[in-house]
Parts: sequence; structure tokens; C-alpha cells
Amino acid sequence: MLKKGVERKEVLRALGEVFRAHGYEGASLTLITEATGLGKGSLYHLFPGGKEQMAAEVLADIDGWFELNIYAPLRDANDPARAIAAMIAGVDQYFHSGDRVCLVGLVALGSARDTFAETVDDYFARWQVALAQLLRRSGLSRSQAQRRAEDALLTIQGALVLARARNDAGIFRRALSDLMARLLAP
Amino acid sequence: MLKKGVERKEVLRALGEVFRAHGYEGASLTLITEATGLGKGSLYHLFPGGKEQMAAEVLADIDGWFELNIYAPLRDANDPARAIAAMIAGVDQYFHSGDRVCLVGLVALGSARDTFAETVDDYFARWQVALAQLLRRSGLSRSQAQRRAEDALLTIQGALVLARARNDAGIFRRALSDLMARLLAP
DNA sequence: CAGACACTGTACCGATCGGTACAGAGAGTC
DNA sequence: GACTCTCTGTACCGATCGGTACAGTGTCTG
Repeated sequence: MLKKGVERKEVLRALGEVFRAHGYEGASLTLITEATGLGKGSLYHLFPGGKEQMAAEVLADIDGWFELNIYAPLRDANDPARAIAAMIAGVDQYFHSGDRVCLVGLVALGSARDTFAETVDDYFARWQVALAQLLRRSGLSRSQAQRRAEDALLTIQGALVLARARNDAGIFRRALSDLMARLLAP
Repeated sequence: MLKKGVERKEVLRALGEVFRAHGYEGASLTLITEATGLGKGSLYHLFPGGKEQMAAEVLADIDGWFELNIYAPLRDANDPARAIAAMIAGVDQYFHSGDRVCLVGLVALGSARDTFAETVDDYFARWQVALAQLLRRSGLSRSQAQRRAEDALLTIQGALVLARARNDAGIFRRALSDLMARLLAP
């Protein structure tokens, strides 16, 4: 028998990588069974809702990671500069310095977008709010803070796309370092 | 009989929209026949190479549009400010102010990336070079110009992703207008 | 009008899709 | 050891996948 909590997390991690590599529609059950090491029987026992439930839980898992490691620290921070540096470091770590794709962005672009529209919107919205509020506390106006936070999210997404398109992780590194400077500017 | 050149262009346009909406793997032949109004017979007569040839020609068609409407004007420009404004306007027009997705970026993120890696890389590389050379002519250093051009491409891609994810075309508009200012800064 | 040739609709192919049914394996409880 | 309940491998389902074969149909050339 499985240690339910632990094992499920590991399955979700493997599922995430499959979805990242092939997109929602491209991730066939064959690929999924290979990546997870679980047969269809186990898979549909764990996720009675099928592929859609798998993807939903993977997205929720990702959301949870960002909530814990990015959004909450942003909200709780006293020192803006430190908090922003921590966010940049967390993002760099999560995306493996540009090697890893953003599943939320990938879903947003594909035709599965409508199915997960709320989750996708929420992921970015909460990030933007948390970052914007931090920037406000550092002295920016409400609208400036919002715009700058929007710019940050967009830069990260764009850097991931371009890094992958050009197969050059340096793009991601440079974008993050520029972004940090831009966020901290007076 | 068809006016070959004209008709083929129209088919490619329809194909492009299908690929944009569903991605390369998600664009089934059923969807393609519906979008183009052509049966399988016609489709495989026009594109003996199947789906892969269709996608390749669509990408080549897009590349051609950008070469004509974006890259070449960038290369031939005397007035940098005017040229950059024209580029921004062209981009805004092409992407329907953020409603339309970038197929090249979409392919880059999906698993069809390897198949079209060279085309994808080339698309961005030529854009970046054309823009960077213009920026050099406007007085920037080589490395500054390159970085700023990279930032421009990445901003456009990121804005498209975020605009779609949050279903807010305003994001794209704002990003383009900020980008213009950033490109023209001394 | 005859023949050539570009084009198209339909039937069909094997493979794979997401999903289901179910018998049984394995571990925990009494 | 009998029973329960979670978990899993396998066979199978109808639908759809990308692609092929081919007999047309229409149009242009001689």
C-alpha cells in the first residue's frame, strides 16, 4: 500500500513533466503511464476524473508551490529589495534557469485554455496582486505598482518562450537580472 | 481549376488559424477540413507531405509576412523612431491587438518544437538582428542594441501569453506602448 | 470530340486515442 | 485463516487519429 500523501505528490510531479513536455492534448495516456510507472488501472483509481482531473490537480499543485514559495513571502515581506530578489531567485529555481516551461502559460495558449481558464487567471492574478502590493509599500503609486507587476509576469513568460524558441537559457538569465533592476528602480 | 497562387494563400491562412487555435498536435484533419472547406483528397493533393508540410508552409508564410512587413522596413529605415513606431504598429495589427496568438511561439513551446526548430529560431533571430542593427544606427552600443532587441521580442511574446491567460487585451496594448518608449530611450 | 491532367469525395487502412470492466493481487483487521 | 478494502494489470470499447487508394469530375489542350 502507498503512503498516500507522499506518493500522490510524486505522481503529480511526473504528470507535470509530461504535460509540460507535450501539452495537455499531447499528453497521451501511453506517455502518462510511462512517465508515472502506473498502469491505467492505477491511474483511473487515483484520478477517477481522468486526464482532466490529472491536469487540474497538477495545476493546483503548481499553484500551491507558488503560493508557498512566491506569493506568501511577497505578502509577508518587510524589505522590498530582499523580497524581490527572493522572488527572482525562486522563479529561476522553479524554471530551471529557463530550461523548464511554464505549464500555466502553456495551457493558456492551447485549446485546453477554456477548461482551466479560472485556474490560469487566478494564478497570474494572485501573483500580480502580491507583487503590486509589495511595490506599493516600497513607495510606488497604485497604478505604477500594478503596471510594474504586470510587466514582471509578462517578462518571465516571454523569457521562457524566447529561451525555448532560441534554445538559449541565457535569455532567461538576462531577462531575470534586467527585471530585478527594473522592479527595484525608484 | 484554381488560381493556384491566390487559392493556396487562402488555404494557408485558414490552416494558420486552425494551428493557432489548437496547436500543431491538436489540429486534427477533421478540424482542418472544416476550416479550409477542403476534403482529404484535396488536402493531400495540395500538401503531399501531410500535416507536417502544412505546418511548414504556414510557418514559411508567416515568416514571409514578417520579412516583408517588419524585418525589411527595419533594415531599410533611416529614421529609427519612425521605424520602431511602424514595427509596433505592424505587430499590433498582426496580433489583432493581443487577440491572436503567436504561432511560432506556440510551436516553440509544444512538442512539435524539434521538428520546426530551425524555422522557429530563424524567425526570432532575423527579427532580433534587424532590430538590433537599427538600434545601433540610432547610437546604441552593439551589446546594448542586442539586449534591447532581445527584450523587445520577449516582451511581445510575454504580452501575448499573459493577455491570453488573463483574457485581457489591454495587457498587450500597454506592453506595446511601454516597449516603444523603452526602445526609443537614449 | 478525345485525351490529358488537375482536382475532389468517399471508402477504407492500421494505429492510437481516452476511458471502462473486472478479476485478482496485496496488505490490514479480526 | 477468512474477510475487507485498496490498488493494479489486462483485455476491451467505440471513436478518432493521420494517411492512402481510387474512381470519379471538371477543365483545358489538341
